[in-house]
Amino acid sequence: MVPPTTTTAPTERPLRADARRNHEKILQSAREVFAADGIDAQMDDVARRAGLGVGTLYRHFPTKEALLVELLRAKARAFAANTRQALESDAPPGDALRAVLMANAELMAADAVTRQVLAGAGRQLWANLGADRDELEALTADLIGRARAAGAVRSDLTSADIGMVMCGLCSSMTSNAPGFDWRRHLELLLAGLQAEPASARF
Amino acid sequence: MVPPTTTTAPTERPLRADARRNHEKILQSAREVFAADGIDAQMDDVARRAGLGVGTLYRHFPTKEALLVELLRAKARAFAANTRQALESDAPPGDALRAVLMANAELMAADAVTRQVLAGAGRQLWANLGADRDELEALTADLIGRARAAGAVRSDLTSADIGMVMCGLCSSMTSNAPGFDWRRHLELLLAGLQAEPASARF
Amino acid sequence: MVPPTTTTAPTERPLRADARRNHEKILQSAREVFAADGIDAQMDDVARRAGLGVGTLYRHFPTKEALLVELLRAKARAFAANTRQALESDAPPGDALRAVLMANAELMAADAVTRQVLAGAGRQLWANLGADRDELEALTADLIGRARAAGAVRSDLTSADIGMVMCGLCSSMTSNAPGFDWRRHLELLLAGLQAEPASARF
Amino acid sequence: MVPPTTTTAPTERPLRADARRNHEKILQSAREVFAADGIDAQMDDVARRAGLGVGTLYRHFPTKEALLVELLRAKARAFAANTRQALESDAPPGDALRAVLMANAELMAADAVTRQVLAGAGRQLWANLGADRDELEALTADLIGRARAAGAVRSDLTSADIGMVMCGLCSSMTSNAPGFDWRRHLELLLAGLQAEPASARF
DNA sequence: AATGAATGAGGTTTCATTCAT
DNA sequence: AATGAATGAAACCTCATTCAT
Repeated sequence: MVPPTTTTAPTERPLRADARRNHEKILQSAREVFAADGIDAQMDDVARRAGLGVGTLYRHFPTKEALLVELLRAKARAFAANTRQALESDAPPGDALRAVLMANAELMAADAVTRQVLAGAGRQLWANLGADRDELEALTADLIGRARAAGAVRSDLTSADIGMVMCGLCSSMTSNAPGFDWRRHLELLLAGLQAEPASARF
Repeated sequence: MVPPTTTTAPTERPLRADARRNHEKILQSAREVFAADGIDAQMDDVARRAGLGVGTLYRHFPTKEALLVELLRAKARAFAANTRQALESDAPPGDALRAVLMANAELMAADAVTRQVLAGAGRQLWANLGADRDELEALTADLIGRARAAGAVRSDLTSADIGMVMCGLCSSMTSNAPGFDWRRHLELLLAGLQAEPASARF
Repeated sequence: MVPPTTTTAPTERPLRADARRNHEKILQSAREVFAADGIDAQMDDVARRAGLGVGTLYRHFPTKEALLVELLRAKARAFAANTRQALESDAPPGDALRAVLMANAELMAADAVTRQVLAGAGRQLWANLGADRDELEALTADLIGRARAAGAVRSDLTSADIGMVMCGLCSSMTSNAPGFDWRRHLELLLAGLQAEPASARF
Repeated sequence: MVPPTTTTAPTERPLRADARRNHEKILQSAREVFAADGIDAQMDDVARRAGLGVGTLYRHFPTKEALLVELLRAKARAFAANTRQALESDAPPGDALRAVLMANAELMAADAVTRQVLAGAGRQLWANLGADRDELEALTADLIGRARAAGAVRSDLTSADIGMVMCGLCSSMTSNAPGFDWRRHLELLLAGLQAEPASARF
């Protein structure tokens, strides 16, 4: 039942050239279709857009869930890449954190599946990401630590806090309710991260 | 066209005693089943748990959507009741606002459907609540206005802002990710609402 | 299975006054509802229009079919009444026949159930009418006989022929196809009934 | 937009051999099941008789209506083929018309769905046949024109007239009432088409 | 006797997954 | 290895009829 780690394990026998090409076509198609239609997109649509038969799709990914996990894994790596870049920059930690959150928010906004999963539907998918998720969290914790040390954020802030508020941001992205604007939402969140809890004398 | 404020308007012919009992059984069953299985729960399951035939369900609610709307409407009214109570209290507006958000968060935490809907899935359901939703928003706007006047929250805060962040809160409630805790999430949000934007010098 | 002959048997215990009133209300309502919606009209609609509960309706007619049979029986009697009237008139038999067919066609045109049943859907209902149907046929045969004797119609014409072509007329009444006009259809039929078969040298 | 004259246009990618076989099996099964149970026959029954899953049915025909339309389209093409053949024959137009109507009547008699649809139930299905229906009508109009020119039919006869009386014929085919015989019915109709209206001095 | 709430089998359609070609 | 046709378990909803009130 455990999907093969084809994509991540470089030690596995390499796929034939055409198989690798199909693998890429499937991922590209899946990104587009799932980004547009969300988690309920159909496997047939993914296959059609890839110009392949469903059977081929299932040869590369044993279940729809496996394909979704792969997409989410890529997203987690992208989040991590942004974070790593911030860690390597010379910007003040507070600015770096802010930049990371805005960049990652843009990634979320562009992908319906990520939004749905982070907003709660299919949460176990995200939990199953394993190493990629762990690395994202470690990098985030690192960045938070520096920001805390620099006094740029409240001193009790954790990486789980960041996860929570960023997940919450998804709902504003998905909704088209009047007055809803995720950039505004993010601005409010950032304000909350910064404020010292002591001053939170509501 | 405007739906009655209570499910069975006192002016309408009251349901027979057994029918009213069944109506309650259905709502109770629906709350439980939808809370467990989410918005994709099946009507047959709702009926079975209520100990009734599906036909009875459909006599009381013409479609699945109508049943969901009724559940959401009840929730919107409960939110509004909390808000109204806060407006009528003598507490300082900032404290009142904080109390309302905490109370409403508790209501959200108790109901999976509300969370799913507010988090984005089936957003149009919430939009279709009509008068009940409008009243909630009006009351919220009123409360925000007082809190702003009292200087308890940032001066540019709107009721849509409140809607956004509260919707975002749902994702923490649905998730069981390690470190996720919606009360903590709410605390961070409250801090953000309070801070003056000018000071948001991240 | 055979419906009680309540309506037709004058020897049965007479219904209480209010029951008889309800019986009439049901028939009136059924006439209207079935005439409009056809054989698929719903029992609930009949009851509602009668201002009664479905239960009451089922007390008077054990099944939907029994109610339909009653309506059709009335229609058969109306057809028969027109025919009897023609037989008693002084008009030439050919004119009388023509007048009967036109009058009965008007009755058919006004009632969707009759049209549907005669056009084929639920044919066994018409077959179950028993005595009323037999009488209509006998009267028709009588009229045909006179018309044949008068040389007004082809000499081999039978009452079954009349039944067939009149049933066929229903399809033009139900259809709204362009160019379809049941009065035109009837005109063509009448021409066919009149022509001597010998001359049918197409 | 114009549907191909044959079900699988030669320009479209041909179906796989097994798919084509199944397509035929479905159509054959549908013909039989609908012929037996009429328009209310169930898709499950069609699938079962074809020895296939329902899903396969729906792969070949997206809705029940689409399947019915296909059956009717085939029938309309068969009607048209008979008419075209008559137009190309050397027979006198009157005889040709008579032959066409008899041949088409035989086709109608063999198919319950066609009869039900033409008799009025589901008339909009026939209207939706599009080009195939239009062609049938054009061919019929052509034939009528020749028959009129030859003086074989009444001078005001139209193709809509033919449609009306042929549709009416269906009711005799569906009925098993004593004395009902659609060949006799057709004979009466033909007599009516021939007679000059002036002589219709009933 | 009247009411109308309750019943539940049954109808069409969808879509992740399998498997013959 | 690739294809895409086939599968069939659900899912929502209807309506003639029954039966508790």
